[in-house]
Amino acid sequence: MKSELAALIHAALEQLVAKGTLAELPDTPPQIDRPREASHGDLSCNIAMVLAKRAGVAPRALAQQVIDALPTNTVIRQSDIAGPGFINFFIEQHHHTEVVRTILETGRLFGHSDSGGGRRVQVEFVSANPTGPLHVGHGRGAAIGDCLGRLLEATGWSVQREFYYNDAGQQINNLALSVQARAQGKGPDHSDWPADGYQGHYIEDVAKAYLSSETVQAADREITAAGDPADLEAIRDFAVASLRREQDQDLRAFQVVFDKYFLESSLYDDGAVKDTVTALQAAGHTYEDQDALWLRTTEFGDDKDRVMRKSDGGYTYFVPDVAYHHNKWQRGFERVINEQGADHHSTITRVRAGLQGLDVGIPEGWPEYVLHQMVTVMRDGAEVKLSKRAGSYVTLRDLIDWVGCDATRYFLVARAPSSQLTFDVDLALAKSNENPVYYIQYAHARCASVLRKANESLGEDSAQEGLSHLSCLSESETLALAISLGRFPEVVATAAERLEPHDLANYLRELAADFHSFYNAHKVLEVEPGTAKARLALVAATQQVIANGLALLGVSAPEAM
RNA sequence: GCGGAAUUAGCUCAGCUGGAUAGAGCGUCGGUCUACGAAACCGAAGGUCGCAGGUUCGACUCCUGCAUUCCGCGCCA
Repeated sequence: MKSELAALIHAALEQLVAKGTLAELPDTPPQIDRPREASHGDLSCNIAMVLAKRAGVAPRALAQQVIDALPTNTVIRQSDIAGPGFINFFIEQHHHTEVVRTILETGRLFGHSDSGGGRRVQVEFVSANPTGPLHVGHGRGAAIGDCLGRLLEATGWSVQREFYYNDAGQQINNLALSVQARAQGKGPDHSDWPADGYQGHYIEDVAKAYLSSETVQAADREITAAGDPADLEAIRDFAVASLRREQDQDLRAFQVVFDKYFLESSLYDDGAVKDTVTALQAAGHTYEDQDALWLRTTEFGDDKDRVMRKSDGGYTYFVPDVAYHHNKWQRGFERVINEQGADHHSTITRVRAGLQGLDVGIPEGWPEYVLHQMVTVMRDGAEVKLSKRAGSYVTLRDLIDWVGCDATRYFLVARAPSSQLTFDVDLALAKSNENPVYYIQYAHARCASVLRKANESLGEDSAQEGLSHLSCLSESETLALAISLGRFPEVVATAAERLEPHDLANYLRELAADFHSFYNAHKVLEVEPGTAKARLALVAATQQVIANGLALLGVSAPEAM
């Protein structure tokens, strides 16, 4: 509807240019808004105010000229000039309700588009090191990253989901030493307990499983424990596999699936790290100082240069990071989106600087980043900080156990990533109107229930037959619902463009509210058959859009609750 | 100290590239089921958009300064 109006306005502007009223077309397309005030029409445009000064015409006068230049059409019922020069458009009723037909015809694909044109994008998210269970921050990353993947797929991108982790660094050593200590019967109070050792209960579980020679299978590896407490190498391999498996189980319970797991160690094995250093040296972006090799990241906007190779010969972490992203570039991703916690903010400049230094044609803003802020968990009015299993932090598994996958996903994705998030366990648990997840799902189940009833009384095809009676959809609540349904494609497109899934979460709550209002105001079944069928079509369309929207959030759409 | 993010109703948060009288949910108060699912609906009260300047037809939105909170600031990852 918006795009149709945009085309009409564009045509009007072209005519004004031809007449000489305007010197040229504006460089940006006219802005079309949905006014919140009903008396301001269905859509409004501010183009007359934007162009008034350049055209040397008063805004309201220019607005009149735009209106007069609009081509004949069947979309606009009425055009008003209001306030300082807004043009308010009232849309023909049949244009509002026609979307019901489109929805029933396109079904699961309604809301999808092809702006991505099959181009390749990678979304990297979670990327937790296998040193412990996933915490709520990882959960937020998982919810946002996975939802971004779904939104990009829905807008025509070819998406790969990737999980990157360090399987060989100092943290993994600490993990192995911690498990070994537990396998030898030592606890954190023992004099030989490793410094920086991991103290969570899960370490004991891993040690126990290792001693009993269990076999574990994770998404990207499988290993059988050697059982020998002295074999640190074997313990490390087993511990990594064990924690990878635990993370996989949590992710599966969270309905998140990755296409690829990428190991940091592989970048050392295949020489990519070394090659990256050589390339940066050859490009002249490095220098030696105090026995270390430095990268002039200040050439690329950093506030100070960064060490690449330490005086002990080892590389700092950002070197493999650069090598990793170079590898992504070589794999041909037009876009790469990294979803991370905001505490990793400082790496952005460094990684991009390293990539620019390679001078292989990587665009300056590549890769893109979506950073999410911290999550705090509230329960019974107090902040929850501890988990039974991990000890020092609340895990994703805790949340799923407490409130279920659907509520966890919805709550973690319903706020702008840049906002700190307070997760209210009691609210997520409420099976009532307090809880937006149930509110939306309830609307879906209600639709399903009415349609089931209609199948018995009016026949299986009644909703379909309603398409010939769409003119019966005329009450304000009914039209408001239809208009909301029509917004869905642009909500999906905008959320995908701006990489902000919370737009979609909020839209679905509003849509559910519109449906509940409609449902309470008007009978669907026990009315004149034509009207009943038209309303059934509207109900079927609503069910479809809620289902499509929830699918993009990874939340289930129950037929009954 | 430097960099990033944030500051909007009692609470949790939206507010689209600057648009019309700043919105929603919860909470509070008052209504609505012998009626297709009341897990719902309708109505009311509630805000100096952190503070002070600036830019312009117009600022919650952009710019400057200040305050407060969070996160970073290592030859850790």
